Amino acid sequence: MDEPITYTVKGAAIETGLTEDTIRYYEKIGLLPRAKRKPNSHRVYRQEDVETMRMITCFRKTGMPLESMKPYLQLSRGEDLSSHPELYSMMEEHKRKIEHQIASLQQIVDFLDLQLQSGGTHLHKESCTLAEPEKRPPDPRFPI
Amino acid sequence: MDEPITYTVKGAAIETGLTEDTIRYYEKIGLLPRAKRKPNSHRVYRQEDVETMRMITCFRKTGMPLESMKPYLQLSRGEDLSSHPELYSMMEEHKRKIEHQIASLQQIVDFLDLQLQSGGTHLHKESCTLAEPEKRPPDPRFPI
DNA sequence: AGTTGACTTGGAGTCGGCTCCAAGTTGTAC
DNA sequence: GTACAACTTGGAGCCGACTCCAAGTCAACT
Repeated sequence: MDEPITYTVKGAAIETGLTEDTIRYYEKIGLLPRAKRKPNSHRVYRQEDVETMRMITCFRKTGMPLESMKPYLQLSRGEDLSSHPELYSMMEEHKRKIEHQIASLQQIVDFLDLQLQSGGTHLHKESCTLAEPEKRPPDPRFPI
Repeated sequence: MDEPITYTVKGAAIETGLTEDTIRYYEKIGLLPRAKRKPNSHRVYRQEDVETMRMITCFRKTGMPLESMKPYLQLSRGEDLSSHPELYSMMEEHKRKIEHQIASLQQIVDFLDLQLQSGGTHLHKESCTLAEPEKRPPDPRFPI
């Protein structure tokens, strides 16, 4: 039978763009499950683990705190979504947040376009004014 | 003549969703220019300043470090873009980054959609695999 | 036997971005 | 005149997310 590919911590780092330290840190804080060890106690990662790491970097790009990722990552490790209605609505909620975030980013792109096109014929601050509908201080980006 | 509207630090905070402390902090680190003071040394903000704050919150949503915002904010305070070619290309570069970020976010939305639709009929990790073209550790999100 | 290199661990340090605090000033209300 | 509220300042503290380090283990090579 064909041996499934595995990775050392360094290999996983190269594969994912994380650093070795960061991978170990993620394990330390319980974001990644404790990796299997070889007899010499070195970590071994399988393709599946690398995918999880890629998911983390992907989520991280959305500015999501590591702590908030945990439920999603646990879910994708074999859990059944339909049996976790509160996770389901968390995901819906999160999706809405990201869509809102995309809108913000698009505004900035528009803003930059304005600045770039007009070759500098002065300021255009009026765009970039979506702001949040709720204007209460406790910034509600990821309250979970 | 009609007096232009001004804001206290509290007023500006309410208007922008930042906290008073954060506004003062932004001034302290030079992200906002030193605000004009009343004779009693209280800060006074004009509409223009509030717009700048809104721009900051907008940029902040993209995960941009405060330090990296400074050139853009200075620019929008009266500078002429065409006379700063290096700023111009910085903005172009930044625009490209944000567009890339939007693509990443869209992937996550797609990923979440997959999870949500299939009601939990197991994991779909294969999406969310755009990753960055360059796979060197020093995360190049905003090196400026 | 000794050196090298890839790993292990626990813990300390760093950095960005706030957040909180104490002490002081000023302006208005009673 | 004294209490109160709304500010001021400088500086300390906090949290998240790393990042770095020292000391140790283990296998392979010379």
